Amino acid sequence: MTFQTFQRPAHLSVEVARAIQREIQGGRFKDGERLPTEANLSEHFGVSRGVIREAIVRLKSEGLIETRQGSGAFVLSADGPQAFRIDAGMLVQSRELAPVFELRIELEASAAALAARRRTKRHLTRMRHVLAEIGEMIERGDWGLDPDYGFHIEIAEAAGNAYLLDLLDYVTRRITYSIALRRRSTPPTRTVLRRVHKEHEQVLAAIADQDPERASREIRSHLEGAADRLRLRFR
Amino acid sequence: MTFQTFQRPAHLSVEVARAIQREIQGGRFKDGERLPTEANLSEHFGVSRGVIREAIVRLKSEGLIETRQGSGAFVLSADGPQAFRIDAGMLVQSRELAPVFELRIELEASAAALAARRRTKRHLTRMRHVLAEIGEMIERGDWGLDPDYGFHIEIAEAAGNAYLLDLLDYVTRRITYSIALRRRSTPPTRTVLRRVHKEHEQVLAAIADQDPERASREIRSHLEGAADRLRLRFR
DNA sequence: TGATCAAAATTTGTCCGACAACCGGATAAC
DNA sequence: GTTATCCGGTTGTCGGACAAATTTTGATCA
Repeated sequence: MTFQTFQRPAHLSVEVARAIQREIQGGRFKDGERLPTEANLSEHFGVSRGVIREAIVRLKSEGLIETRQGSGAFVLSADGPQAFRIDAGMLVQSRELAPVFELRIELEASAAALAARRRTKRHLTRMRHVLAEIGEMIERGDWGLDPDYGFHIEIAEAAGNAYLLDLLDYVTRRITYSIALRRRSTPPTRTVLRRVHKEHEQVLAAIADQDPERASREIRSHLEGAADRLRLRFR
Repeated sequence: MTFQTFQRPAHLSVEVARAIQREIQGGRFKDGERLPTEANLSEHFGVSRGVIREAIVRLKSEGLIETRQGSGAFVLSADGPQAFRIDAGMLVQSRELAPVFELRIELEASAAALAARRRTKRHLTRMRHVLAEIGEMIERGDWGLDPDYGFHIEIAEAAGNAYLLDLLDYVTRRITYSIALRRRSTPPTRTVLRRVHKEHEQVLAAIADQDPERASREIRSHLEGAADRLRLRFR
């Protein structure tokens, strides 16, 4: 006897997402058009509403659709770029890396200025804590991962703008990724690390004093030093 | 467990996804390591399990983690997302639009300052030309598309940083798109347009004088006026 | 002791029902 | 004519429950 073998899809939400995506790309739904409601889709596919929602989240994070609470889910119009993207592969030449680093400097300066205005005591203690940890790591001679990372994230956090935080995180990651791709760069000496640490403390002091101008000035000179060590040249 | 908590619930699953992503990229979870269970995360963040699941779906579709039924969620790679994306659907609510607009202000201010340093005569003539065209359109009462757009692009062009230009273009498009979706958007009166035009000219004058501070100050107040008309409130 | 297998505990996947937040249009009030 | 309010519809969030898959535990036996 030969039973017909059928496989239940590995994950329902994935299957549903695929099905909807096919419908969209097949032209069944045009740009800007509204998709059926979650209840309709749930009934149509014979799955629970939760599964439909997870499928929609997938499509959203891929930039195919967007949802508006109380209104519905809509196919994203395809005019203009759907995302801001930095091709990390191109950044191995410092000619290309320089403008990205410059962008980072601008973003960090903005974040520092905003942080100086909005930081709470809680932010300050967090930043002091991170800085203390970095200091200990330097003296122990143990720097596994980029010690800057946590501190700079804390600043962006204190700035209180989630999009700026996301963006800064993204840009910084592209930079460090491309630096890791370059030929083995020389690890920084302890002397350099101590100076960097001092600069961090001055940034923190400016933020603690709620002095936006000084905060952005300090972090600018800090990052321009880093750019120098990478032999980057701005115009 | 050391996840930081967030205070302002914009969209919970997005916030949770952000928070988990930071923990991963901050190095608190290594490649292949298991994340806390959904029940634990639910309790820690104080949200329902459904929200946690949607956040995890987001991270899965970004390729950051994978889940195995009966076992848990595991970190795939800590490289982070490949692009920076703004979900335009959520921006329909003004409280989500405000931080994006704030980001735009910061970027424009940076662009203006850089443009003041680097602009050539050619840039100036182009900008004057665009401004003159806008002026004519205003007096003719013919404003088909956002008259700001071209001028602001010219500034970013003069700043001489292709990535900043791309980013500013992307952010601005997201904003105008989401504004077009709102219903209460009344077309500006000619009086307002004339004032806006005056502000543009002051920005241009500062750039012509190669005064970075003034240029960024002028464009800041210009954009803050626009934010006011949109009834946006920053903190 | 060591290996094997079955049951129990754990964890993700799915379902259901309910309510809150919000949008869009229609209606009422000024 | 403009503004305010209401109402049906839709997405967002919650809580509980069970199914499916995995991991751990424990008992049994060679």
